[in-house]
Amino acid sequence: MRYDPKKIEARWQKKWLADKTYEPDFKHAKKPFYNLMMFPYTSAEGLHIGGMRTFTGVDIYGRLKRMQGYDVFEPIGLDAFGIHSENYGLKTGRHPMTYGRVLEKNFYRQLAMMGNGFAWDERLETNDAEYYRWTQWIFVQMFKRGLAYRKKQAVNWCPSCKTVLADEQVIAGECERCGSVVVKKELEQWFFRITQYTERLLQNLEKIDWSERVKIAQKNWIGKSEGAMIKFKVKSDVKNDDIEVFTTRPDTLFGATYLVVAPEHEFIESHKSQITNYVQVVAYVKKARTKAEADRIAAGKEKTGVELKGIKAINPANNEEISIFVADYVLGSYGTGAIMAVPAHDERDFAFAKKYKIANRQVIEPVFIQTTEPGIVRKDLPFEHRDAIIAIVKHWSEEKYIGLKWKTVAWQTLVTGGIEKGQTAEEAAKAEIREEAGFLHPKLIADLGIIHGKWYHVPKQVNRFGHARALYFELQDGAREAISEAEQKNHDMFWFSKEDLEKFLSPESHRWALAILDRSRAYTGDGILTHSGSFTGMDSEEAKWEITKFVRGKRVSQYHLRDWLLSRQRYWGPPIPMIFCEVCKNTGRGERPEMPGWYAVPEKNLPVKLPFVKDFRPTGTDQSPLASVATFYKVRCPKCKKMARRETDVSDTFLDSAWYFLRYPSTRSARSGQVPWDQEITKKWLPVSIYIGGAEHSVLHLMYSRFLTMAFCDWKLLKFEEPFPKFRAHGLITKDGAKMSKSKGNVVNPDDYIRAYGADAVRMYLAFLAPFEQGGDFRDTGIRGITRFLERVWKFAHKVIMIRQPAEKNLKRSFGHRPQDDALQIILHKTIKKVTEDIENLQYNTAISALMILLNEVEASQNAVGAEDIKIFLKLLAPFAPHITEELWQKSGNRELGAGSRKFRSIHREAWPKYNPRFIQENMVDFIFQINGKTRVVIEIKRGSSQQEATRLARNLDAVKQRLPSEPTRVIFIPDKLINFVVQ
RNA sequence: GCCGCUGUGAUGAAAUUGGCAAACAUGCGGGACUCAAAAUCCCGUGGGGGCAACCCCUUGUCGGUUCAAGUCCGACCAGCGGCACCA
Repeated sequence: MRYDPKKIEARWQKKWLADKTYEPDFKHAKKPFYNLMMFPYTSAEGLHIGGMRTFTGVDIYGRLKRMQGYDVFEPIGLDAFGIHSENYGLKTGRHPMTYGRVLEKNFYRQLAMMGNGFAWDERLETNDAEYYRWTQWIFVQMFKRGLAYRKKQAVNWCPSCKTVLADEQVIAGECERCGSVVVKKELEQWFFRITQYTERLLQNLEKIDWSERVKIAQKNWIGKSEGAMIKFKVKSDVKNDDIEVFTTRPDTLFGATYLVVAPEHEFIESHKSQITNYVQVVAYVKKARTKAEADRIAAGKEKTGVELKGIKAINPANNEEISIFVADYVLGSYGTGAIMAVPAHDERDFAFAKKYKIANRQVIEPVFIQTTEPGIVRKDLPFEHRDAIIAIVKHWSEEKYIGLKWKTVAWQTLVTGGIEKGQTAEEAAKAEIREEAGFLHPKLIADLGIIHGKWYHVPKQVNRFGHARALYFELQDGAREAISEAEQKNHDMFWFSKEDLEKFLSPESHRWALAILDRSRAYTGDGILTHSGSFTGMDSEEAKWEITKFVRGKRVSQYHLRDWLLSRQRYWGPPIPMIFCEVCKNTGRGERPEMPGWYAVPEKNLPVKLPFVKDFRPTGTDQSPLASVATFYKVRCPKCKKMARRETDVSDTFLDSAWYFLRYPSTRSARSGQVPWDQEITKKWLPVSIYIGGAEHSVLHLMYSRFLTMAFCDWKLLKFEEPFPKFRAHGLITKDGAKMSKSKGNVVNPDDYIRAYGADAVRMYLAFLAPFEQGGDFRDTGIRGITRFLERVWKFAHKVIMIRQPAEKNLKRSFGHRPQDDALQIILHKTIKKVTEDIENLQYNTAISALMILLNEVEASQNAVGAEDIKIFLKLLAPFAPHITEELWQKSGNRELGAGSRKFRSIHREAWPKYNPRFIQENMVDFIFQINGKTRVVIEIKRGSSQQEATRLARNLDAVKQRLPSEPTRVIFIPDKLINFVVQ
């Protein structure tokens, strides 16, 4: 009897389907478990090996749950709409509407071959009119509730896909799909108001159990920053009004020496008559607006801009008149599209101000807190304030500077010390230079201002809050006196070039002193205010809100997240179900007051079917191919019944997949309902129990799904606001270390491997190769180990079932009937425990290794193994290798039940084995004897042995005895684990 | 630049959360079976030393805490991922 996977796999797949083994009873299920994987999209390449790994990973988990008594629902379907399938059609000249069926069939065939426990009866496709009528219905609801709107703005345009894209679909300036450089286009488009949910999308992240990296990605994408809105008065000869800016640093307001508006800012247009150099400004704006996003970034740090002449703004903190610029380093889409510029405390403003020679005023004195040893601030000690100096001292004839290496503590500093009573900073510095370096003739060249520092002064054992004046000296000559012995014990003195000195210095405050000598950087950290009127001396954190109050600003949060741009100028998607009526627009009528002329297609007229269009190529204009199909777009206005025009854009494919999980359980029962899902079933089955998918969808699919679910919850259509309380991101499968892609020609096709080794072997290899959440490299050789394992299982199980079982009828030596200390019993129960826990933690690789260990063990002690043992083994293996275990199970089961039993009962519906904690405790434990923490001997001793017993044993062990004096300094005893003798 | 993750044999990876580093597999070497090969089975396999029982070293690098560190703390190096002219 050879193990022939091809034969048995096909047989059981057919049987399961006929038996409806994996179809839950939606109405009556007692323990519903919604086991979901991310929706695959139909692709010409078919199923990817990485996709197979995800699906089997989910399936393994679901099979455990099913055997644990849950009613597991593991749906499957296809996201068949979208640019991916459409582009394939364009390339091959095959129409997606017809050829899509072929791809679909192939995809389902591949999925079926994996042997997953899919509920095939509930499958759905997004391009099915019965599905997308509800996608359109969602759009209509969004519109009716003011969450869908049209707006003209500069949007991302992919020249290769010939459509606009959402921000989320632009990765570092490139199209997420095809990698082309995205350009900006000024277009009127449909948006969903996801920004209305920003704060909830952010807050809820705390409540959901997701892979940490995905949560962080969402958090970054939402991009919250806290700050203030501040109004600046604008003055000109013509009229006075104001301009509002957003800043996270209102504490630097006194240092704001100019304002900048983005090229897109309406301020420019509305102040046309006041700007005396308007022609020049408009030329700049025009150039900036046509620049591709990528060019704008590539242009890098070189800042450009034009001053708006003829108008000035007033800094509300000090009533100073300041200039206004337009510059493309300010984005129109963030904050108010205008900023206050503080050259002294912002890198970008610093660079711009330097180029255009705008005043730079320091208003924050830096405070550096020591974060590295030696010198980390002790939390339990108070601060001792101290006025001090930091002196940069230059050589009298060379480009060299003094650095001090401390001998008592690992500090490397400039010349530094305290200011004594009655001393000026200059006097104090000169005294230190003489004491620490011996030089007699330093000349003060520059006062670099105050630098504060908090640190723990190790030699003096106090927390210091130092206020140091940084001074720059040049030595007039080399005249020098001897350094006292006391000082010589404190430091060594060295000369350094400026670069070497910067590397040499350890406290950040000293490095900063060197940086301001060149005036090459802006200080962007927190500190203490200076040159800030009555706020001088205040901490910047406190000053932020005090100054905001002072100038009547508002404390607000800003977010990076933008509204979801939803329209696509393409063919292969659900038409956006809207109608525009010119007549109504002109009379000011419309369904929403803010959008005259626009009407949603009445719900009874949904779906708006996508017509068959022979030439479905994108036009490359801002119009979809549907715009040239008169029979499609010509429609009567739902209100006035005059001729109107249908919207001809289709919706983003991410809308199709943002709600599919709500539909699955209801595919068969909600066909003609008022909402896309059956309320009763939804209440029972949702939210999703566990969701598994790729981290690459962190800010696309997952964000959109959360958004829609929240909206539905607010509309009382759902009772939960998070669709996926538990989500795990799987790892990526590479081939030869590289991401698989068609262009690289390294795509692994699962078909070939399943054909060669069987689905069970491929499944197990994919699970064994690395922890599920980690991913790894696909190697052909790796499958061999799994194949060997399955063949051994096959042979061994046959041996037990066919030969031994009949003979052991009365032998009560199997599971549960063994003596307490039976070695096989112990390992059996341990394996049950480990496999159960590992599957629950998605650690399939170690679960499989535990099964391998069990098989090794069991083969080595064949005599003791009974049919009951083998059946437990098969159950534990069943989630990973569903076919071979079913085959062997049925073989063993038929004998047990007798020839009379005809009823099919799948192993996958049998109860998962339970372990007995009592049997896991061995009587003997491996006990470690250590000397000074080094293991010397390991021997088996009785569980529960005392320290005295262990010590007595130790004294009889040669390896220990030799090294052990009569009285060890110390003994550490950990029961049932180790004893460690500490010897001097 | 900011935020996060990961560094363990030739390779994929384990390590009951601070307690025998390298489980399980792959690969490689040797042997058995065979006319031969494949398959299968057995033995060996981190590095160094010793005739040997054994000993010393080893988890990216350096330092620290501890009786004991792959695991905790600090610095650095390398790789991966997210964000990034976001005020």
